[in-house]
Amino acid sequence: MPKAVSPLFVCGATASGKTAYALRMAEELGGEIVNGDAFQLFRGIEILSAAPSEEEKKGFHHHLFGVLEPGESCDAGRYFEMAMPVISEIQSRGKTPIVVGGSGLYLKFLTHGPSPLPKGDEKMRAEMDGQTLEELLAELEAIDPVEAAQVNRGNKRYVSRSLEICRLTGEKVSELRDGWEKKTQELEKTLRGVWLIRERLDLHERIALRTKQMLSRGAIEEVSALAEIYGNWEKAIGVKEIRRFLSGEISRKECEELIVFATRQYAKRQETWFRREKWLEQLEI
RNA sequence: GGCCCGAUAGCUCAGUUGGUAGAGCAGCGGAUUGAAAAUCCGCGUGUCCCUGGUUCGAAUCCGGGUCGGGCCA
Repeated sequence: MPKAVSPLFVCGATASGKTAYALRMAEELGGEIVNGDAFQLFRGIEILSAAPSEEEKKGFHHHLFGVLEPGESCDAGRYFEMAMPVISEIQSRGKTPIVVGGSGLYLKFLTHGPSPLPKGDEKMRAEMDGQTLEELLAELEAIDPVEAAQVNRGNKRYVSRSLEICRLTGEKVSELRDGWEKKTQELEKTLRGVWLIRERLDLHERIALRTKQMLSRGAIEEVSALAEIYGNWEKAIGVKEIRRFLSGEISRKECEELIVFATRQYAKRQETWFRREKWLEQLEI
């Protein structure tokens, strides 16, 4: 049995050129591409999510692109469940899995594994959405004061998540988390990946160009085609803005501008994330 | 040509009776293991158009310019 080739992770901000770089590496290493992007998983928003085109996919196997219905929900855990078998299957054929994407949390599940914490509970989340941040904090405070002190108290999502775990397990999150996450030092030595870094101004130009192309090449049509479908996909950058354009609230120019702003801000958050992943080899591009 | 209005942060603008200025957006930095292209936290970046004057002190009041917009010719 051939020794499994460890996957190569190709990370970077949106519009930094990951797709092109990954294709080159696929050529060089004899690899196959695995999607590492939370939104390119969905079918129907290929243009909006800047998924590789049919042309680009030609020549190399591409996995996990457009595999979810737009109405489906997904999370990092489900992505992990989907991606691991794909990766080992590629390895079993002696090829190199090249995981390409910008979704930090999703990639982190692949590189570091999921925590033993329970997954999200839709019903409970709906219930907590109806509660105020103060109520949630008070409850968390009562159950797990340690967690209440260290959680990001202004972020209702995070407070809810902490409380959700307490409610689901009947235990304290802070204790459940303790012990996990410490073993990363050794683990990270075995990881292989690059972070494509592009100068900010250059990146901004690429974002502006890509946004313009997206809008003229069908992103608007994608959004209007999915008008009746609710779900995870709606949080993609551009959906909100395109809907405002379609309703006549803003002009096309404003729509484009707002998408550019949102995309730049996203790119900045991605850079903040990858900066912390010290195991990534930084590659100025 | 005459009259009127405006000029303050990258943009749109606020600024009380004179005490060297602040909002939104943009931008920058950060957090982030099960919603993550999500969500949240922090940071004001300034020839207050120029110039002379009044005043202890001018973004603010007065004179003269410059530029932009409007009205009348």
